[in-house]
Amino acid sequence: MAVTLKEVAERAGVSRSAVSRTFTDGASVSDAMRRKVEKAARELGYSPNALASSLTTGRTKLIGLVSNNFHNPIFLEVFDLFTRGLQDRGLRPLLVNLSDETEPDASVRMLRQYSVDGVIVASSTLPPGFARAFRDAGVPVVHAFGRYSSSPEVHVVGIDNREAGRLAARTLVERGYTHVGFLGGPESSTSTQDRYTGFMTEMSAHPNIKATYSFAKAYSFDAGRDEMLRLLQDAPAQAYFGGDDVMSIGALSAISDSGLNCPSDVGIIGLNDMEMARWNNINLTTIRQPIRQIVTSSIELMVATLADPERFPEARIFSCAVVERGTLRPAPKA
Amino acid sequence: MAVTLKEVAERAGVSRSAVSRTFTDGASVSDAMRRKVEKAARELGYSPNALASSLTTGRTKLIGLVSNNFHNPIFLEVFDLFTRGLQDRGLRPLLVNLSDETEPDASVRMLRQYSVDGVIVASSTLPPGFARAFRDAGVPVVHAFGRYSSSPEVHVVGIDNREAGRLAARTLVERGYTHVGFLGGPESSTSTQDRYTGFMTEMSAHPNIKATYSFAKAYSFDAGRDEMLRLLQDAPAQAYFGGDDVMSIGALSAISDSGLNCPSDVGIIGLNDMEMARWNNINLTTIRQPIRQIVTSSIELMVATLADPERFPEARIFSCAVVERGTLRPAPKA
DNA sequence: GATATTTTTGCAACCGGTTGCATAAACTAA
DNA sequence: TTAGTTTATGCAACCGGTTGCAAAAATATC
Repeated sequence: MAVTLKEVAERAGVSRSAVSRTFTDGASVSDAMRRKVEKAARELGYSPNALASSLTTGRTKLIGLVSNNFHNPIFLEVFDLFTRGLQDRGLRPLLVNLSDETEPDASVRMLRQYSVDGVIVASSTLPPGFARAFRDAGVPVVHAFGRYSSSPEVHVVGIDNREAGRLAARTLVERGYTHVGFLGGPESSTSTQDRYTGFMTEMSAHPNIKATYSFAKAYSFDAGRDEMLRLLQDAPAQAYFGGDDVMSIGALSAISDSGLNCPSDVGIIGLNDMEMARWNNINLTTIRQPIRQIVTSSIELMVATLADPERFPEARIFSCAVVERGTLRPAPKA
Repeated sequence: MAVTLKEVAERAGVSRSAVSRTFTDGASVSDAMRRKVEKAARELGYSPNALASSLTTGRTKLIGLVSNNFHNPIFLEVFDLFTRGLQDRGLRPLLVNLSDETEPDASVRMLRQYSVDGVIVASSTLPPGFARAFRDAGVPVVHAFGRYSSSPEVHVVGIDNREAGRLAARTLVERGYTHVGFLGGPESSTSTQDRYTGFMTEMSAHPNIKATYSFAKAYSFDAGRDEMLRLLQDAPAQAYFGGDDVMSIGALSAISDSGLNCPSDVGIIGLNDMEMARWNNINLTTIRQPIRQIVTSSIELMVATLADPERFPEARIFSCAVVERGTLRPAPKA
């Protein structure tokens, strides 16, 4: 069906190597030769088979993009940035949707079968062991939105979730709340654990302020809403740090459905600053996670590691900032 | 680095063909042989190179998943369903993010270089010519969310946008509005054009009801909001059919920012029924597009076409239904 | 103009698999 | 047991490219 190198060679009356060389840059070809070949190629509509060449070069330019976050709107932006960024560098994202049941091994095997040059794991809920499995298979890995560590086993790019938890706590304290709550995502996810730790660490410096906590089942609207409904039944805190934006919006929904007002009755601060947070029917005060930088940096790190596979694992941590909107009472005048 | 078939053959003390055969089902291998080979393969941690085999079999199991809708939250669900569905059938999605600048040719060439078995174009805004380019290149194509046609040139799966426009118009008429508006998406997109046609066709049966129209710049929150702000400055309609949900939410935002109430001052009906539409801080009345069926059906059609490339182009059209929520006044009692 | 040097080109082997064909091994039937 | 079938295996060519090496052609040097 498709035109092959051999046909081009015949048409141009040259060797197959010559054709191959005109299409690999850095190879030595005379101008005359190049013109001849390009002409024949054009006439035949030839374009080289990337997979065949990968056999000898050992590079497919395929990058596995693995995630299990196909329900959090923030990840649409993440996928957008990743696919664009990879494409711009001539890399092709092979998307893997990791449903919760899927065992890591299967994905690792599959991605190896397709000889991906590298793997980007984009998830804040997958355990670190998952990314490690790729490294053990000899595939360069970058874990975006992964857990921060001072001696990372694989490249990690993201935020310091403990720091984010602290920032949330500090913000609530500044607003003068005397009973605050940590309304976390799923307890099993590392991001939740770290945010919890940071939040509580900061609160322990304020023993006069009551701090309670609980966990929702998932980073989702419904889970946030359900958990908040439960909390509202019995002496709720004055303000909560929601697991992420989408959970916080669920919590907001619970608050207004319970006939309460946010922020005057219960305040909320989210995390992510996803697109919808600024929609004025939502208008969520939140902690901004610098998605764009995280993605860009992940790609850079991947490219660098492809060039030098021995590169030592590195953690790149970005800082977060509060985005003031309407779901937290303003700080009292000093 | 990776273990090859040859090494397994040597270890098992058999020919390379024997190893190949144990890993291709339908091939003739004795039980004894199979056991020997599997043992060796296990010990070596061998898994066959899918790309190398594609060279002779002509199948990569790679499916190009092409879209330019990386900003509409509904597409996260679409990607989720597509990736899951493809994976379940042993196919691998190679994601292509078509920024508006990208010319189709480049994508076609790239996907051919990677010898994709087929291409799924998932977009309501790409022109039909785009999908056609793949067909012309001899690659099976399914255009999901594409334009309906009674004699399609490529497989199309989606809704009848004219019918959806009619349904919207009929719904607004039933609610007793006497001045209705079509607040469309970008005028250049076929889905907008078709919804417009349907809407106006239906309205022409009600000459006593005033029907006006305008178009937003994109299927986005900001575009919907901007256009609605403009409309509100000068004798707006009583209710609008928004281009899609995300635009409608933007319009909602404009309405409340202008000190008006929805639905009592201005009503809105959207299209898609995306996740956020049911969030109670939004609570958008909308027309449900059966995403799940469209995706499932697209995949089925792709699989069928892979099995029989000569299969005649087919259009699969699903119907829509109104989902009643809070942004339209109720129908008057009969 | 002859020789030394550099650049271009083709040959042939290889990347990691698959597969048609011929032969060997294992059954069946008589 | 023997001939006739069927099934299993290996050989070798092939898929569509790349690349080390040596020969050929083009350039540079004297």
